[in-house]
Amino acid sequence: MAESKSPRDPAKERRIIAAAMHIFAKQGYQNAKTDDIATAAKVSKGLIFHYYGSKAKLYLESVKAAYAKLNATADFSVWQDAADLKQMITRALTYKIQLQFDYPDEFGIALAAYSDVSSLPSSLQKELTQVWSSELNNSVPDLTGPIIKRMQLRPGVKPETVQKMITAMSMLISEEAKGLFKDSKELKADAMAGVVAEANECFDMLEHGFLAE
Amino acid sequence: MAESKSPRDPAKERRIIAAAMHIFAKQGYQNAKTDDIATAAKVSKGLIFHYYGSKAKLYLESVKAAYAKLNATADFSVWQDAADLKQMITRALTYKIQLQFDYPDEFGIALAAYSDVSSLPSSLQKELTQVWSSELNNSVPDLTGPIIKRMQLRPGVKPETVQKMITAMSMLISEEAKGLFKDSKELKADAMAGVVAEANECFDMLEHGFLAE
Amino acid sequence: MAESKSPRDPAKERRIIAAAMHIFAKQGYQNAKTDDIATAAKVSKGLIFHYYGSKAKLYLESVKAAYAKLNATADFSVWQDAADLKQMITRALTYKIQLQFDYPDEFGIALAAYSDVSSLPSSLQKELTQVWSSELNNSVPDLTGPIIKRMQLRPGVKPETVQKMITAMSMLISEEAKGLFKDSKELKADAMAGVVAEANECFDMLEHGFLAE
Amino acid sequence: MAESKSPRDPAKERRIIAAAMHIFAKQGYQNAKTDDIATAAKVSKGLIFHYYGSKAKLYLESVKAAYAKLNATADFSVWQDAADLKQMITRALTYKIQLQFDYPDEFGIALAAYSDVSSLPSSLQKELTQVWSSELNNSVPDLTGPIIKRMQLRPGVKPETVQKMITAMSMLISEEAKGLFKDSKELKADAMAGVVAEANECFDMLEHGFLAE
DNA sequence: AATGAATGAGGGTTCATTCAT
DNA sequence: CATGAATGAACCCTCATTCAT
Repeated sequence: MAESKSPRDPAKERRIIAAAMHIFAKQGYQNAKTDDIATAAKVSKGLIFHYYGSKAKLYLESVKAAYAKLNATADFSVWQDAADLKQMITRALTYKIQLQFDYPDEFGIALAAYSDVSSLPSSLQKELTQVWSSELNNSVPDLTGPIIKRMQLRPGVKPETVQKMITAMSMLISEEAKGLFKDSKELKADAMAGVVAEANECFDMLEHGFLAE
Repeated sequence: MAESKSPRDPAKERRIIAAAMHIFAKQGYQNAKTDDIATAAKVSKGLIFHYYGSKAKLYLESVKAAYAKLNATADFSVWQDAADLKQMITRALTYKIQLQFDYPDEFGIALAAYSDVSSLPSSLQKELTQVWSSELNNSVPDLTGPIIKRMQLRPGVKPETVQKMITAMSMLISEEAKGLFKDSKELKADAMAGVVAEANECFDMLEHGFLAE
Repeated sequence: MAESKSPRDPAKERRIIAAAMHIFAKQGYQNAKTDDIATAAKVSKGLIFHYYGSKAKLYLESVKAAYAKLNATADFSVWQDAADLKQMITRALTYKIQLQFDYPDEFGIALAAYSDVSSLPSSLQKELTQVWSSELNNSVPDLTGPIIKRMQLRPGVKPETVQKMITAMSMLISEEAKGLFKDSKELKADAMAGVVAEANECFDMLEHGFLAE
Repeated sequence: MAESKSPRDPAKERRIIAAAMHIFAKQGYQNAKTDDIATAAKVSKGLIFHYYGSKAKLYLESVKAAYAKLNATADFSVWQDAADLKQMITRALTYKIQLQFDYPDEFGIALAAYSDVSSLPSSLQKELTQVWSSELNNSVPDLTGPIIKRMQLRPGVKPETVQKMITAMSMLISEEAKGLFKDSKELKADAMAGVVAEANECFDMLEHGFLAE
């Protein structure tokens, strides 16, 4: 998988990818200038092309690297052995938000890649799609499935529906949480607490419904 | 607010906006070429700049026009007087999906505008954000609020939380529905039925929870 | 054959091709800069790409134009009705040298195209070859053939051989003549006379051989 | 004249020049990449610049080396003592074609250098011209001159004219012969025989003329 | 001496924008 | 008002050359 054509300087590689992720995430593919990336990476423009061949390939590598970083960092065991669903989701959310705060560029480019597809050169679109499908299949374990199986579901409720709703809810909360650290340089505990409280509320509703009786 | 500098040909204006919406929606801001828009609108490239001043402003106008069109078309009364929440949501979803099918460009650019922000020239970003905030505040009436107020909520459940969950659920279903008419030229009744059934399932879960007891 | 995509300004077209022929002829394909051509043609660089799409296509058009100009200018009748071979060749040479003096760029790029093939982008090579084959077949009439047929050839001498030798001789003389007007701004009559005298000598040898007896 | 700055590895020098000749001959000056030459020579790119200073100078050295090789290899005595002109020319042609087959790169770059002049950096052009003039004056002995002197020329025929025509004829034949071994890996005897026969025909015509009587 | 990673000036090409008509 | 030919700044990419090791 590694193209060991030429011994690359790992430090520079890292700087390039970091700079690329940052700039691609902030400006989008087209607005990002290779010049800026090179400058930000403290590397000559030529080197980027030596290493990655083209802007498009650099983008692809950046996305891959972002996914790889997130996957490598994510320690699913943290919440995998949660006692119940509520606890698991609380932990997962906390963890994810922390991750999103610690690795804003990785999250940024991963998201951008997902929403930018249509504005990308068509050559990129194909390959990017492949990246996703392999990522989704290989790396994210099914966390909720096992737990849901252990639960007593109300008759007529399909486990898949439950799972889908939980996923949707998680996304919703995450999206809301994003606004919390747009500007702040540190993740405040009380802000987090609010998010978690909200998540619990939502989750509670999912479990017991919002109707009285 | 009205720039009545020069009498514009309304037919051409309409063609330009229609073409712009279509192309911006399909290709994204950067990939859309003014040449293509002019050709599609059967108008000279120069006229576009006479009317809108710049590509960025044309984009903004297109987004605004899309929102305006959707808002003008949406007949909220259709479901506003629904008997219960379930019925209302069913109607709303059906209606929305129909709308999304009838006005793909308007929906397309509205969505694109939302996800493309970062890839837009920074001058656009500010103005686009303003468009959204004014749209959201002014045009979409609070449909669920009144109905929710009439319902017996389980103690401890906040109406806002319910509303939020319903919104999230709607988005989730809509997103899934999108795939249905990617290729098809007509909206099939049975496909719609499937979506509605799913919506009901989700909604049922929201009402009564997924846990037995 | 004409790509009437857009109404082009013929004057600019002419200037561009003239500048291109001049610069391509003098500097070769790779050393020629589109910037220089644009400047020489008093035209923006963008226009060249509007008109010709790429440097490679501009080169191709320049070569074609050179051939077209030469063919259109060449009045083969001038020597076609010569009394004998000697007279015809004298006239032809005079004419060709005059042409080469009057249209140095056309000759230059036509020759350059022939010898530069290997240093051209391979995409160009194919198309250039096609230009030649169509040029050679269509435009240059067989001038010597008819005259040779009227002559009494020595037994054992094939007409093709005679023709080939005449062609070779013509090229030899032309090549020598080239040096005559490298620097001079006008074609001197006495220089021409020398060339013609030499041609006659060579031709006389071809007719009668150089051996005594 | 000798740049004995640093002791060079003769084997590497040889490989570099061989690779350079090959690649320059096949691709032309501009299309030849120093990277390719270094790779082909199994030498680092840096070494090429250590040894030759620049691509241009390497080209010059390659051309010089090609001429030197050809001159060193050519054994003029083989045909110098031919009985008559016809025999000499037959031998010379055979020999030349054999040489051209055995040293395709040397011939290739020598020819390329001649036709590429205009596409070379102007700094090269001057020096390259000097190489030629010195080559032509020093190395190729006057082979035909002595023999022509021994012959009985027809009154009014100048020896120089004869010599010029013979040279032209030789070039013509050589040019034709080139096509013979474009693809073949070995020089076929019968192909050679055809070329020689043709040469004899031409030569016969030069001696006795093509006119009857 | 020899390497090859790194550089960066330079060139072809694109496309929003202008302006003469 | 409307046109679309013309512009030229900006960008991606190439590759000869350098230099630290």
